[in-house]
Amino acid sequence: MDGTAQPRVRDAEATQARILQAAKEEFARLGLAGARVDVIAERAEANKRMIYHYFGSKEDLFRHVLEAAYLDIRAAERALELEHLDPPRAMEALVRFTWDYYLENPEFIRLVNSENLHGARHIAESDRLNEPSRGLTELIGGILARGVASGDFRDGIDPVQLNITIAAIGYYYLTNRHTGEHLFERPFMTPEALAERLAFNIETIMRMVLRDPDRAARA
Amino acid sequence: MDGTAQPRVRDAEATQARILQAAKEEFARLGLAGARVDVIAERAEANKRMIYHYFGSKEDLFRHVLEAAYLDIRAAERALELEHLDPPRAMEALVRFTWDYYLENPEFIRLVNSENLHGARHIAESDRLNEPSRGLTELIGGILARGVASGDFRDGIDPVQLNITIAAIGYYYLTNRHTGEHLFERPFMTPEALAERLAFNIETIMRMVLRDPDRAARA
DNA sequence: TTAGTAAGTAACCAGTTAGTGTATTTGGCA
DNA sequence: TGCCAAATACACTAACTGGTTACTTACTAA
Repeated sequence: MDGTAQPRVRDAEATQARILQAAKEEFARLGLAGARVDVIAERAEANKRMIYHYFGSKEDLFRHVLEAAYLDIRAAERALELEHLDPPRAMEALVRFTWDYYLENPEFIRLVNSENLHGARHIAESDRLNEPSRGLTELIGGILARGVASGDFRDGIDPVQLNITIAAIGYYYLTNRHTGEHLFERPFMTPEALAERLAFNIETIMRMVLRDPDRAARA
Repeated sequence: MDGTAQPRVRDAEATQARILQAAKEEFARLGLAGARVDVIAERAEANKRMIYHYFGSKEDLFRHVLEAAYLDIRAAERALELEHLDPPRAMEALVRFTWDYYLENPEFIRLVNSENLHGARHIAESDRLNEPSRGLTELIGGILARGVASGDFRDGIDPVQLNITIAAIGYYYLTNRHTGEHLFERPFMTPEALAERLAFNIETIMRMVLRDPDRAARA
């Protein structure tokens, strides 16, 4: 392409990885219907034919991107080691992790939005995502149980509902920040705004689970 | 509209309304890029030409649909009369209203998702949505202030953050229910599941705002 | 060296899509 | 009644879009 004779390298894996990366960006940016296969090929510096060679169709490529995204967040969840923390600190760390993951992987929430727009039919068809991600729910359930045993937490909290809420209060803020900034006339993504939101989210969750929030707040 | 020989009526307003309704459904169903102008025209029982006559372009139609959706929820918010309720009951009623509105207007959250995918550029360009919707924030701020005065609520809670959280815990559950049902292997939309979620959401918010949640819970 | 195979490419195609030009119909009104 | 503008029907197009065909190029095993 350019003057300095870059010998075309034949590297199937690298090409697939470039295609996946470009596809992730494009699908996250414009959604499944809005993304263009030609643009993905161009940005991957690959020929469009390669996309069909490796991934079959646009929808299959989308499914592949989703699978990678879910496998990635699951790996990050597994890498969490909260067992050595006392229950309140573990819970706070979990809220912080969820928030940080969304912040550092902005494509993730946009892909999940797209998938839900389409009724989650791609992950439903996925073989690689067959076993459900009980990981995070079990993690939360474990922290809750430890917290009840230690006397820190209230009893009877549904780990799944709590899981959903922890995701919701971070996710919603970030996906809907554009309309939010317009409606509320305030910045959402400045460091101060982000810190404020994280603090609010931690407080929301801790007040939900702690037996005596006002005493524990000073610990 | 009824079966008996409908003579074609010359009713610009009705035609526009049918187009808007069909457009709302299609945009909500498939997003801005996924929706098809021909399908909208067909479902509106109007000629495609009329869409361009009345609304100019697909994007302008989308903007119009969004404007209508926002004006609608604002009207519903204004219709709320929570001043006569004591602060805890007013707050609970607000959480319930938000939840019910999302449930009864499923297009709303899908349209808002689409708009955020596009960086909120349509409502930013809108003249009809120029004045910000300070309504709900002021409403929440008012309830909070009354609650602080009555001794029911803690002081220092940011009405905007609380507003966002109230929306988030309902909105996220409903938009992400498809992936959620897959991931958590449980129904999200049965009457029982919905009632359980609403109860959880009310408890989350009440524990956040109440000075003494465990005492108040029995009131 | 060479035959076989996998990687990569360019041009193309058939169907779709947003958007238009224009003739025709309709209802209100003088 | 007859005029006219609003409303409507419909054929059309230019650009696009997912997917394919036919081909070249690089690597490797024998």
